[in-house]
Amino acid sequence: MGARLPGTESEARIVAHADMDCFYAACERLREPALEGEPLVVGMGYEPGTDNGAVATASYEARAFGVESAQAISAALEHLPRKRAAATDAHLDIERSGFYRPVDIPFYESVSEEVRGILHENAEVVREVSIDEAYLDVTERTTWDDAEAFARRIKDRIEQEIGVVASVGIAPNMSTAKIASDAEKPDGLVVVQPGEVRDFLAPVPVEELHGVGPVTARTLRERGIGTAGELAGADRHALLSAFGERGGDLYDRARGEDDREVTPKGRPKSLSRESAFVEPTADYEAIEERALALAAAVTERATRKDALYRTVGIKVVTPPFDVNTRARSLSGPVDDPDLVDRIVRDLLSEFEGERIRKIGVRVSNLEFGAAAQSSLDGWVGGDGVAGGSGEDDSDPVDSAARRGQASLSEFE
DNA sequence: TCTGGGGTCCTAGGACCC
DNA sequence: TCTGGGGTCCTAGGACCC
Repeated sequence: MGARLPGTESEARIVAHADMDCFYAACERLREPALEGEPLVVGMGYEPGTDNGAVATASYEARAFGVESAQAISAALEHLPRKRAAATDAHLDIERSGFYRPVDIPFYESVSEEVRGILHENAEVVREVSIDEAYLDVTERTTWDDAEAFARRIKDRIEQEIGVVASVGIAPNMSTAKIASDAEKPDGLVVVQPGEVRDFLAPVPVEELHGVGPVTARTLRERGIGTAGELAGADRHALLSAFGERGGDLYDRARGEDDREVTPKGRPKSLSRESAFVEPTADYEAIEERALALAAAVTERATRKDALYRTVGIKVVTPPFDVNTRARSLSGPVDDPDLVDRIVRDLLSEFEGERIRKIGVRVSNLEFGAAAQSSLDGWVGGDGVAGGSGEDDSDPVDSAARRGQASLSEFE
């Protein structure tokens, strides 16, 4: 449902998807040019010299040795020892070694911002999906005849002015543009003209479709559906009953039908922090301490972003990899770190005595612009709990009266 | 894929209301 | 007292994305 008929406005739109190649690694090479051409692994939770953490990005040179995204650093090191180790250990081949660096998000963010500047100069609307990826509506900026040269100019500017490489795909809609940008990575540039969409998508393996993960891919393959072309020829109703609404979307996208508009990203819906223990532990004091540190980080971020939250939750991962979530909603949005502490402690107590491998804290049901609202009538005082949702909060006095009670009764 | 961190969306069941 | 149906909110879990 919702897909526009071919031949109508949807074909008039020109959508670009830009995706930086090995972005974290590219950023590291920017400030450390000696890493150019070398196998390079950027690790998350990695500290130099240790084997903690996981691979965030591996350069293509590193991938050639079997290093993969999300792999444990310890596993990556088996495929690709550190250059330093290889230089001093006669058993290791210096040619089969590489460099490891810890992630530095603030630096990558600064590079990303420069890239975004160029993207915004070239589109009416830009939707940033992540630090290294964005959709652009460029309908007003180019034509199908000029699309390739247009994309080339953007790529060239990013490379020359910033020094990182982007792959770009252009197509009549977002889902096809995304696959196009991926099709010839790295340094890819693929334009899919409106009349070519079905033929372009047909051979694409289902695993490469946005929204198809391991579970869906397996189910599809069990049904004899291995490519977008086969998905496009399947029975829509069968897909709907097997996968729910998602099934319908997948079917439409596989047929090149996607009428989503490119819109800016908007506010976050939740804020969270999580952290894994080096080893699963049942040391409750350590677990609680970690949880409270995460809570502090989350509330600090919420305050910085001017966000109030109405729901506080924890995530507890127990071996082998069981994810448990618990959450509690308040009657109104707050910015109250002490309250978050108490809720986190309370929710966590259920897991006392269990071995835990990972812990997370999350706030959701966010509302923004609190500062502006709060300054209206001395709203900032007390616990900061506003009136209940759906209630009339046009009367600050009444809301203030309610909110003092809200945060107390919430807990006792 | 022996598994890091920050997100989004969907679904199902229960509580509660009218 | 039993029966009906619709709507909304909340929690928990699952799948997926980068």
